[in-house]
Amino acid sequence: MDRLRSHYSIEVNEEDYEKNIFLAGWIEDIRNIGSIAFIIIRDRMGTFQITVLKKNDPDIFEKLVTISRESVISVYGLCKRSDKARNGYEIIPKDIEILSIAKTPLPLGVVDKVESDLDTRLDNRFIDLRKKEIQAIFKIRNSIIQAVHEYLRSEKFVEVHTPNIIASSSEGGTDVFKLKYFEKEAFLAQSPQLYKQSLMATGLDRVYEIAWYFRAEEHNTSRHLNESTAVDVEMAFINSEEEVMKILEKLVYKMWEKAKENKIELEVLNKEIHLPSFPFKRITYDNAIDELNNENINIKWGEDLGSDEEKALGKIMKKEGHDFYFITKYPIEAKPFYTMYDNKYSRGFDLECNGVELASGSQRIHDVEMLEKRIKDCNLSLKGFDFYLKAFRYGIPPHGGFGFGIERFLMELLDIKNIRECILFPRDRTRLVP
RNA sequence: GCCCCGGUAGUGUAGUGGCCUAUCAUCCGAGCCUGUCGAGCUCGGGACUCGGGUUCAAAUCCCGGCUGGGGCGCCA
Repeated sequence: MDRLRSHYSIEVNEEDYEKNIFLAGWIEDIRNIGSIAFIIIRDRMGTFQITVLKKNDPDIFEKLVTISRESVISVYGLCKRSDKARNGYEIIPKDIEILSIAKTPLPLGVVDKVESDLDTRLDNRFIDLRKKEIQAIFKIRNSIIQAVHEYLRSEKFVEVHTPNIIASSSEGGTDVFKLKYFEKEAFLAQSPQLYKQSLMATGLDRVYEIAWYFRAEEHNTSRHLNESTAVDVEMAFINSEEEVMKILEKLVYKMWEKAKENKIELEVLNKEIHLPSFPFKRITYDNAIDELNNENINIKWGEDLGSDEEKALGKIMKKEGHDFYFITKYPIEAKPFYTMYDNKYSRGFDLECNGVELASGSQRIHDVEMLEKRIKDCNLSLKGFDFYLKAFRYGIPPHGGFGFGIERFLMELLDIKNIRECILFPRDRTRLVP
C-alpha cells in the first residue's frame, strides 16, 4: 500500500463516501458472524468499522477474523455510507496491511467488561493509555499546560529551565533524593525555589517553569507522588503578595476555562466543568481559625492546618459559595524560611480548593540579613545556601511567587481520586517501573 | 517515620479448616451463525504470592519474606 493513513476515523465525512481511503489503528474488536464480519478499529480520534463478506473477499476475511485484538493494521478500502455502522460509514476493504501483531492474551483488556486494579493498569500503562477515558485525562492535561504558557507569556513571563541536579538540599523540611555526581554528592531538586529566586537578581523580572519536583518522603497516599510536576512562578518589583495572588488566580481561572473547551474528552469522562467565581475569596489565617473554632474544631495558633482542618474549612467555604479561596497571613512558623513577614505574620498564602491545597506562595525576603537570620532561626546551615545568598548581595528587587502542583490541580478539575491517574508514569513509594 | 488492610487463571472475583478434582464473569482456543455494535449459542483451556509451622486434613489458622493498597504526619 502506498500510504498507511489518509484520515482519522472521525475526520471521514460525506465527501469521502464512495471513495477509497486509508485508515489505520488498533483492532479493538472482531465480530465474526459467519459469512460476514465486523472489525472495529480504534485510532487517536475514535473508532470505525470495517465490514467484510466472506464470499466477496475470502482472503481478506480470513486475515481479519484470525488476527489478534490490539494488533495494528492499515486498511485501504471503499468508504460506504451506512446507517447501521458507527459514524455513519463503513469501510469495505480492498487491501489490508498488518503492521504489528499483538500477543495473546493481553495483560490488560482495553475494552473488556472487567475492571482492572490501578496497579495492573500502571504495570501495563501503554495499554491502559489506549483507553479513551485514560487518554482524555492527558489530552486535558495538555490543554491546561497550553493555557499556562499562553497566559503567563501574555503577562510577560519568560519560561526558564533550572537544574534538577543540585549540590545542596534546597529548602530544608522535606527529604531529598541523594545521588552520586562523579566524585561529589548531589541531590535531586525538591523544587526550583532557590533558582527562580536567584533569577530575580538578573533583570528577567518575571519567570516561570514547568518544573519537576522530587521528594523522598515515604508517604503512601492517593495524593502524593515522589516525582511530580508544577507550575513555578516568580515575579519581581512587587509591593505585596497580593500581586502574586492576582496572577495565580487568573492563571487558575484560565486553566479551568481552557479545560472546559475539551468537550469530547469531558464527555468521555462524564464530567462537567463549572467555572469558579472570580476573583477568589481571601481569608486570613486568623479568620480561618475563628471559623473553625465556631465549628468546634480547635487548633493552636501558629500551627499549619492539618488535613481534617483543611477539609472542614473547605466545607465552610463551599457553603459560602467559594470553591477556591486563599488562606493568607499565615504565622511565620508555618512557612518556609524565605517567606517575607511582618512581625509574627508571614506574607505567605495557600490556594485551596475544596479543602485541598493546590498552591502555595508568598512575597519573599529580599534583604540578605533578614534572610540569613531566618535561615539560622529555622536551624538550617548557612553553608548550603552560599550561591543563593550571593544573589541577594548585589541588588535584588522585592519579589514573590508560587508553586502549583499540576497533578493535584487535575485531581480537583476532573474529580480524580488517585493522583497516580494524573501522571503518565507515576513514581510513588514503591513504583519505579515503568 | 507511624498505623491499618490485602495477595486465588491473562484480567476481575467467589470461597474463613474436610462439601475444592476451587465459583462466576471476562479472556484465550475450536465450532455454528449475512448486519454485529456489551453480538449470541455449543465445547474446551487456564489460578490458590513464596518459605516454614500447626493439624488426620490448609486457598482457609500461625510466623517470616516478597509484594500491593489505604490513612496519618509532611507537603504540591
